[in-house]
Amino acid sequence: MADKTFDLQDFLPYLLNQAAEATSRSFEGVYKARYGMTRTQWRVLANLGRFGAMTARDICRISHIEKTKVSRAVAALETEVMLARAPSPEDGRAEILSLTPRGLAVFAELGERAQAFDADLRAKLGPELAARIDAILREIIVLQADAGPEGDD
Amino acid sequence: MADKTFDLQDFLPYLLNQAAEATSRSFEGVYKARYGMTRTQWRVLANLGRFGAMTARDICRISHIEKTKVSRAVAALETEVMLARAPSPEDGRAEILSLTPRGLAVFAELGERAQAFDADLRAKLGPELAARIDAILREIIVLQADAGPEGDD
DNA sequence: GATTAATAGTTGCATCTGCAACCAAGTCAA
DNA sequence: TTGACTTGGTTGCAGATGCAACTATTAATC
Repeated sequence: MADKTFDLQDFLPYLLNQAAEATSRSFEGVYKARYGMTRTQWRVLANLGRFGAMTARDICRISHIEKTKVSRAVAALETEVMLARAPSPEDGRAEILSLTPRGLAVFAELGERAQAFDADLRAKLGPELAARIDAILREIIVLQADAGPEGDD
Repeated sequence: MADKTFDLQDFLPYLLNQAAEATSRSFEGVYKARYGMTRTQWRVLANLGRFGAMTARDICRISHIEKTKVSRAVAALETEVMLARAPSPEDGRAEILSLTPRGLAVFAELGERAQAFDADLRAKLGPELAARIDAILREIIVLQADAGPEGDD
C-alpha cells in the first residue's frame, strides 16, 4: 500500500525531537541564566530534589540518563556546592548523593518555575490535548525501552 | 493551590525528551550502522529527498535545523558523494544542493525503513493514541516557535 | 580462600554541537 | 559610485556527549 516518498515531517522521532527541543530550549534559559547549569545537571538536581538522597546508579535507573553524564553532572553540582557525596555504608563503591541546603534552595526555586512553565504550556495546549499527552509519551517511552537497550537522556 | 514538590517525571519537556531520545536512538542505528551518518545528516538528506534541490537556507527554514549544523552536514554528505552543490544562478552567495544518484538511493532505502519504523511504532501505540500524537506535537512546536526565538534540531 | 565475573563510578578520546566572529555577495539609499 | 546594512554560508573555539577502557569494590563459584 502506502508507497509515497517518505516525509520527515510526519516521522514520529522527528516530531518528538522538534517538540522536545523546542520546549527544553525554552526552559533551559531559566537554569542556564541563573546558575549556569546544564540540562543534565538540572535533571540530576531535580531527581535528587524530588526523591531525596540516592546513589548515582539510582539516578541512572530512574531518569534513564547515561552514567557518564550523571557522573559529570554530579561533579559539577558538587563544585557548585549544590550536592554532597557521602560514602555508602553498604557498598564501598557507591556514594550517597544528596542536595546541600543551597541545592535544596535552587531546586525549590527552579522546581517552582518548572511547574509554572509546565502549567502554562498545558494551558496553551488546551485540556483536550493536555489530557492525552502524558499517557502517549509514557507509552512511547516504555515501548522503546522494551525494544532497544538504552534510552538515555 | 498545587504546592507539591516538583516532579521531573511529569515535566513535559522532560517526557518529550525521553520519548524523542528513545525513538531517535532506536532508529539512529539504521543510518549509523549502514552509512555512518549522523542524525543531522540523515535529516538533511531526508529533506532533500522529499522536497528536491534547494539551498542550505531553505533546509534551515523547513526543518528548523541551525545553519551551522546544516553546513557541516552538507559538507559531510558531499564527501560521501550523496549530495552535490551547484552555484545558484540567482544569488552568488547561495548554493543549490541536490542529491546525487547515490544520495537518492540511500534516501530511498532509509526512507522506506523509516516508514516501516514509524508504522510499527504507531501500530504499537494503538489507533487511539496514534491518532492524537501528531496534532499534539505540532501544536507544541508552533506554541514554542511563537514563544521562543529558535527551536533548532 | 582464590579466581572469575559483575557492578559503581571515572576518565580519555573522538565527535557533535552552539555561539560568535567572520567572509563574500546582495540590497538599499544617497 | 560609495558606504551602511543584511544575508548565505563557513570556521574557531569552547563546551557537552557517547563509547570504550579503566579502577576499585562486591558477588559468585569452585
